[in-house]
Amino acid sequence: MTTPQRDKARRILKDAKLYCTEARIAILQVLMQAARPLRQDQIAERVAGFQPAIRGRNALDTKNALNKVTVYRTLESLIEVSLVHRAFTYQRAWHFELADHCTEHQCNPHFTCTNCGVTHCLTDILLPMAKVSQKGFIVNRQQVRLEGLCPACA
Amino acid sequence: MTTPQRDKARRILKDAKLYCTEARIAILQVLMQAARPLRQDQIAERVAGFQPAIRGRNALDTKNALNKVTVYRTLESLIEVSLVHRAFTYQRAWHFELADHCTEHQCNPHFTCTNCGVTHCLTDILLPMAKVSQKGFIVNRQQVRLEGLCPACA
DNA sequence: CAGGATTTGCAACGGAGTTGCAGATTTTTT
DNA sequence: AAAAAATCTGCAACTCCGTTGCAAATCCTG
Ligand SMILES: [Zn+2]
Ligand SMILES: [Zn+2]
Ligand SMILES: [Zn+2]
Ligand SMILES: [Zn+2]
Repeated sequence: MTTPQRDKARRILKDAKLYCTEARIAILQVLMQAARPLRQDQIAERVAGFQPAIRGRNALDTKNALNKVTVYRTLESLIEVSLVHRAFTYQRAWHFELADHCTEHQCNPHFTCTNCGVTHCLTDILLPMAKVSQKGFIVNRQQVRLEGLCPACA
Repeated sequence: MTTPQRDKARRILKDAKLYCTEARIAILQVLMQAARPLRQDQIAERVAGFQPAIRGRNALDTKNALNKVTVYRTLESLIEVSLVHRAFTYQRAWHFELADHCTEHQCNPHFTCTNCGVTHCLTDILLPMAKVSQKGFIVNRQQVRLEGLCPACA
C-alpha cells in the first residue's frame, strides 16, 4: 500500500509541515489525477472510489468515503499552505485544483460550456495582466473565466 | 412621482417588452445609481430607502422593502432580456450590475481588495480576448477578476 | 510506547438561492 | 370604463453548500 504517487503526496505534506493524514494523502492524490477543478463532493466521491481498499474492503465500499467536513477542513489546510487554490464557483459550489496549475499571479483560464456544463482548464493560455498599478492597485491574483460552447457542443 | 430617471426606466422596460412593475422600475433605478455590483439584499435595502413610495405608501415606511423572492425573480427577468448581468460571486452571493457596463463579449474587470473587501469596477480597462477559437471553443463571454490591495489599503 | 498536538466525524446550524401557489397588479380586450 | 387575460408578488417551505462545536480518533515526538 505504498505507491510512487502516494509517497510523493507524503513528501509534499511533510515539506509543508502538515500532518500526513490519510485524508490529506488521498485528497492530494485525487487532485493530482484530476483534469479539471473539482467540487468537494466530487473529491469525496473519488477518494471513496480510488482508495486501495482498507482492510480488504471492496474499493466501492462507502466506508472508504470521507466525511464532507473532513474534506472541507482538509482543503482549507491545503489552501493555507498554498498547495491548493479555489479555482472558481459554479452553481454556488467552489471548485478546487492544485495550485501548481497556476503561475504566481494568474491561475490558468477556465472555460465552462453553457450547454453541457463541462469546464476545461486552458493551461496553455495566459492573458497579459491588467495594468492597474498606476492607479494604485496592487494585484496579487488575476482570474479569467470564459463562457460559451465547447468543441463537442459547438 | 415621475422623474426623468424613473421615466427612463419605464422606457427601457417597455422596449424590452416587460411589464412595467414597481419592483422592476425601482430595481433598475438602484442599479443605474450603483457604482459597483450589488447583492440581492443590498438591492432590496436600497429600494426600501430611496423609493418614492411604492403602492402609495410613505417613502420612509419600511414596508417599501421588496420581498427577497421578488428581487430574485425581478433580476432573473432583467437578466433574461440582457439588461442585467451577474457580475461575480463573492462569499457565496451573486453581485449584479447593469449589462451596459460591459462590451458584448467581455464584462469590465472587477477588483476586490483582500483587506477591506471593497470591489471596484475597472470600467476603463479591457483585456484582449483569449484566443481559443482555433481549438474549437466559441467564447460568448470573458470575465476577469482581480484580487489584491486597493489604493486605500496599499 | 506514553503524552500532547492535531485531525476526524457527527450533528446541528447558517444563509443565499429556489419553488409552488393563492392573491394582487398590469396589460389587453370588450 | 369594466372585464378578461396575462403576468407578477409575497409567503412559507425547501434545497444545498458551507461552517462551527465538541468528543473521539489519529498522528507525531521523545
Ligand atoms: Zn459543451
Ligand atoms: Zn485549472
Ligand atoms: Zn482595500
Ligand atoms: Zn462592474
